[in-house]
Amino acid sequence: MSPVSAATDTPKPNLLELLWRAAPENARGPRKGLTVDEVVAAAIELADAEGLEALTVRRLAQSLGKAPMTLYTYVPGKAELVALMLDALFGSMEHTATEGLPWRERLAALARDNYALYRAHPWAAAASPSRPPLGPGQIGKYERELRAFEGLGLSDVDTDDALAYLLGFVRTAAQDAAQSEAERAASAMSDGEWWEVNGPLLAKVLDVDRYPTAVRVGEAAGEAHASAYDPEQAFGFGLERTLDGLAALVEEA
Amino acid sequence: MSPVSAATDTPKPNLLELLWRAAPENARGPRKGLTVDEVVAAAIELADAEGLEALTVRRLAQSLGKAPMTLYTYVPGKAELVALMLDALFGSMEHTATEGLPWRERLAALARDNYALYRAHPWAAAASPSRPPLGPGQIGKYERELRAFEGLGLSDVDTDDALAYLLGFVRTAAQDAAQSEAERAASAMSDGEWWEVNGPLLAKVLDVDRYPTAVRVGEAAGEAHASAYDPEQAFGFGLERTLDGLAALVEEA
DNA sequence: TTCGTACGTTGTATATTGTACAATGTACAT
DNA sequence: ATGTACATTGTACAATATACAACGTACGAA
Repeated sequence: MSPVSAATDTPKPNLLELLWRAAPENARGPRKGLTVDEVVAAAIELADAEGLEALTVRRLAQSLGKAPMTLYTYVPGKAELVALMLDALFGSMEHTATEGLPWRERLAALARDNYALYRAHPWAAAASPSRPPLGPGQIGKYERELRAFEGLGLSDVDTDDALAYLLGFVRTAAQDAAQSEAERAASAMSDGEWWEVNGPLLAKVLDVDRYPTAVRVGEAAGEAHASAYDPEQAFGFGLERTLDGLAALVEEA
Repeated sequence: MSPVSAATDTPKPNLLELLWRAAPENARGPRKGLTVDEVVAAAIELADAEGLEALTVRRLAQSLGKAPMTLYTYVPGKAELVALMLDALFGSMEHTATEGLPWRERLAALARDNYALYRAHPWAAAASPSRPPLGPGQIGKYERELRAFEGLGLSDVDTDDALAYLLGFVRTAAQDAAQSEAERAASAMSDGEWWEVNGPLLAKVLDVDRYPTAVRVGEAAGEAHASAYDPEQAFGFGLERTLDGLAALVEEA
């Protein structure tokens, strides 16, 4: 318990208040040396450059020229910081103009814009939940993206479901792509070395009699993609399927 | 460097060797008190009961009646342990018999089996990469699931892409469901309390003039699902779209 | 103009994590 | 019988988020 004062406690800033920058300014005390936006921008820069696991409170404070604990004046904790980063990203996202285009091209552009965002900021794909917190960036994005579904004859509920479905596909594809890149980078082994080490065991264990389909299909896929996994190809394939699936819904309406 | 011996080093067990239990048995020295399978089983039990973040080397060792460092005799590190857990799960997975059913029902059952697996073991959805390591469990699953696509006229490459696409959807849906549950549990706030705290700000900030579509659709979706997000409904919706999308591919062939 | 107090800043400290390392004892190959 | 490979474990370390209290600053009220 604090020594004397207990009446005038500073209320902890709520995540929603933070997202909307609705916290009341403090008149008393020393001036703040930073702003929430500066902290968030530095955090995004750090995560972009070195990944989400390099975004530590210490590193971030250092890049801002402050002591680690200082950041807790601006943000209640790391989870809230990541939420702010996401909302800032959504708010400044590039998006293709699609007015007047057929619906399928509108949705394809929407998907590609989101995919590009996640590919440019891989940490965002990992950190983004299916329903991000309702900040201004997220809501602006939601509003804009919903409008791409206008005129399709879908109910509001179906529209919401369809958008979430499309965005979920994009997020997963981007996550998979980022992860496959990260694995490749972390393995510190060329494909040749990998086969030299693991090839003999794999050859013994991948019995064609036991796993006839798996071996045949796996080999065909590996040759076609010139590697075990081609994320961009997977995105393209999935996007077509996803749009076909939504087309069936649209035709019903 | 070790004091005297340097000639006979124990080679670190490779992940593939571990997955296929292909490590050579050690003749010398004391008997092992555990097996890799026991360690993996205990780890799965712990993760099932308390989540992936509760699965620490210390807790796992304690549940096995050993000192923490002992586990490193069985597994080179935590990452490999999780890979083993996943492969074990895939190897013991329940699956619906679907021979003779129409292809759409075969794939729907495949999706539901996977969804059930991830819902029963939420840590697996979080830990599972798009292309899990080639252990016996994973390969058996791959072989079986590929066969559900037989007779559709798809090329091997398309079959592989289609299966990955379907499984990716299921994994995402399960992740979202688990996360939405976790948030609800962690918030320690009833929906009523949440609205009491955040309602006033949200009402002010969700301007109908600025976000007309978002507000309308968001409200419709919220009312329809009787909550902000209904994971099971989202899975059902997405599964229909996904199967429709694959149907378009099948019809081409 | 003075002064009390709210608040920004920061050094220190704690609990928790994965795991490296070296000591100890065991059991088989020779 | 004995040397050595190996299982087990106690101790140690680096890194994490963040709680807490000390310190100084600058404004509102007197």
